[in-house]
Amino acid sequence: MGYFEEKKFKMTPQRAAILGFLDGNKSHPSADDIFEAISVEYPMISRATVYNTIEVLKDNGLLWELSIDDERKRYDPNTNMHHHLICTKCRKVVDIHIEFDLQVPEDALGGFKLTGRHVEFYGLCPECADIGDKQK
Amino acid sequence: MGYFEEKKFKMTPQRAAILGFLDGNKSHPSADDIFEAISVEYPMISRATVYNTIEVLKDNGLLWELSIDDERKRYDPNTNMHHHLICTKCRKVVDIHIEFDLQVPEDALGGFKLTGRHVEFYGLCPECADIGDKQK
DNA sequence: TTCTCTGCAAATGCTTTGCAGAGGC
DNA sequence: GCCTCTGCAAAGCATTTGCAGAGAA
Repeated sequence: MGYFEEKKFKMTPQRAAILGFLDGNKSHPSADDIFEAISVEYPMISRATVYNTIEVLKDNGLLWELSIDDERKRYDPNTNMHHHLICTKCRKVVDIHIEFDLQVPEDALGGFKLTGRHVEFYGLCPECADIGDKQK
Repeated sequence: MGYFEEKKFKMTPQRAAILGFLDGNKSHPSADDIFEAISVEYPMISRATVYNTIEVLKDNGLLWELSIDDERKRYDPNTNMHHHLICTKCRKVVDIHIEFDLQVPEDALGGFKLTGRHVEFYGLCPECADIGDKQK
């Protein structure tokens, strides 16, 4: 992400560490996952800084906030159009890069102006499905 | 909902009020919306009872918990397959009863066993779009 | 030097939990 | 009468905020 070089945001070691952790990350981490990961290198980092950086990235379209976990917000540094496959047991999230044809007739929109779309597939990941099988 | 007559759950005035409020409700209320609505008739009801009842309904498939609002969980008593149109400004949620063809090739599933799907459309409702226009 | 960013700690808001008494069945 | 449900109050988490000092530009 060469974003911070172009715009007027201060690059700090903490932010660099967060960007490094997020770059190419496909684990859809929560704020606390990010905090824990960065804490390994920067034990003094605070959650406020993590939330602060997330906010800046979100505002500039570099990070998506996902509402796919009931318990906490999850973040996705992949901001290209894609969808998600979610394990309902362990909450693992996998990207699905497929374009679906989702036409909605005008009269079903009730006057809404569409700006985006997102498909969530629910299921059991291989690991969780295995555990379920063994318990039978 | 004739559910409680068939199963072994105690029907209480509070639960009856909650069921009555939810029956046919298309507003996708939060737990607190339900609490506020019931409070009009039953000022003494507690949030714990609302959450408790929501839990029972969820466990028995009579209520869907929606993760479509960053700030709070929302609930939907319509458990027939449908999708949602969400206003990103005021968080209004409208049902979309359209069946989409969402085929996912086996190799994109990574071994997941699919159990469900849900399409979220984001946009601006007529009211919020109007406000946006006027501010220009 | 300037002004944003950081870390700490407290506050906030939603949701959960413990518990004793109330009340369906 | 039994046992679940209710209301209250406190606890639990994720997230936000206030503020003084640190540090990037």
